[in-house]
Amino acid sequence: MFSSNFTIYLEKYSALAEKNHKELPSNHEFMPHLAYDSVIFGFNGTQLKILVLEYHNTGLFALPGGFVKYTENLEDAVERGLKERTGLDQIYLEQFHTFGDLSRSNPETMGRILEANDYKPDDGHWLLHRFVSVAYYALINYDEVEPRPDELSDSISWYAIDELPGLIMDHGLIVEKALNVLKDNLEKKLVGMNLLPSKFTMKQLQQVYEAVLGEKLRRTTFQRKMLGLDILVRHEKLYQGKAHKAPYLYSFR
Amino acid sequence: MFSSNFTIYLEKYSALAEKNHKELPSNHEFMPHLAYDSVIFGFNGTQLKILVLEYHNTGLFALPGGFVKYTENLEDAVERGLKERTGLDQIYLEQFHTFGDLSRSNPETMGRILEANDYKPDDGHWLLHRFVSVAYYALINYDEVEPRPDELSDSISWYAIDELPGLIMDHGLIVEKALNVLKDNLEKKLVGMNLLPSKFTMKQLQQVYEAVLGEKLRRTTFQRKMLGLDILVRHEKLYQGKAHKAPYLYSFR
DNA sequence: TTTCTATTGTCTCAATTTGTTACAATAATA
DNA sequence: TATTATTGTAACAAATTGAGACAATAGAAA
Repeated sequence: MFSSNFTIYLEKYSALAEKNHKELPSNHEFMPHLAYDSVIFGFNGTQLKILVLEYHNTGLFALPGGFVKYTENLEDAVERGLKERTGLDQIYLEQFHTFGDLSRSNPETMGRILEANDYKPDDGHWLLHRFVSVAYYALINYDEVEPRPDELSDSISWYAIDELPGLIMDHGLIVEKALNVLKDNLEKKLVGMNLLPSKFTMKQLQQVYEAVLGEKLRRTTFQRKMLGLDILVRHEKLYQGKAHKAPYLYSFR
Repeated sequence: MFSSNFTIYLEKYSALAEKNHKELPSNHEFMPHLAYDSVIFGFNGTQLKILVLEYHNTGLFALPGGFVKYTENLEDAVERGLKERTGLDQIYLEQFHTFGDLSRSNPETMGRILEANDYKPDDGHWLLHRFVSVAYYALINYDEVEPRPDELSDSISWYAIDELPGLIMDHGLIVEKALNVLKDNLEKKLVGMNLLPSKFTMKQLQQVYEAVLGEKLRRTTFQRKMLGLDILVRHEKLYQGKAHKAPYLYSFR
């Protein structure tokens, strides 16, 4: 939690506030104790990556997240946050777990992030309270996104899932669980469809599967299985300028 | 949501309160806007059932649920509620979804339940606010449980999943989702183990599978597959006094 | 132009898993 | 002792998956 919407919200407020002790959002708009975090997956052609943000002046890394308005559905809040972060609408989104341990909330970390950005929260401020966080994963087309660094408090960029920096609080655990659920859903949901451009080669599709599962697959078996599922449409060949047979392009039908 | 802990909590309070307008719990102990609901599965030998409670004087049926204390983990709150309802400790419990739509909260229904029990909540009382609910399913041994009817506001009893009464708010949807997730988890988790007594026949195990999946399975294939999984230990035969070969008893190892 | 190389699409046969039928063993009953 | 319903397992067929082989081919090298 604690980013995306939140930072944008802070930005709005800080414009109205004085320089050296900016004003924090009150809890009139957002539900207290409730947050969401999103694990945003993308595939760069080789590696499975997720979007991670870094809070300014802290060296702290976190998942993009935010809060839920009193007047919006939980899922709409998450979509709003994703739109703000990625510019994309109609993102494939799946809720996978809600994290509600007492130990996951850490006022010290929150305070450090706020103070590094010149906010001076009261001791009892709602942002320093306990939060239960509903976690979602999103699948997006890596090439269509220009992640938006936030001039106020953080930058955001892609990290390969096996080269993640240490994340604050329980965010490492959240990523781990997201990846496990993604693996489980690989066969039954449209994971490949949402991580690839609309037309792709069989090899690219296989690479997505291999990146998610973390293991190599047999080429001929994979191809036979995919074609047998009757979910692919074959298009023209893709001439890549390589000295070998050109692969067909496919799309999901 | 809205039962179990809740009713027990009300009971505690009402003992201190006057007869004709009882006192409602304040929000000092529980986190606002956050609830849990539990779908408690049991197997009676033939049918898959769940525990449903009925609010007194309303004809309203609901899932057992409750609220989360500021000082306890989310999961501990659910376990506490289950213990109070079933008397059982160490229950197999799995979180499966969090329901956060605005439309799921219904102050009229809540008000009706409270007033039918002689509580007079203020219009802005926290119990009438919006709630986001984290849903869990539990698997228990049908025979070990004596569901505890609550003398204050509700009774609780088993209903076959295909003979459920209409449930309040989105509780029907919650049950539907629980059942879908249970089906998905049937192979990979210890569903059979937790719905059966420690020793059981192959036929009983098959009946659990059939009840969860909602379809008949082939006896010989089922038996071969289960034995092949290498998760069962064979024990003595069970003589049921029937005029045919006695089946072996098995347990999970 | 011809040869060479890496990759792709498909085929074949073996190995494994699953579907289906058959049948012997057996616990109580008639 | 024969009968009946159910259980455990074997046997074979059908379907799926594993593994290797091979021809087609797009460009590079000779």
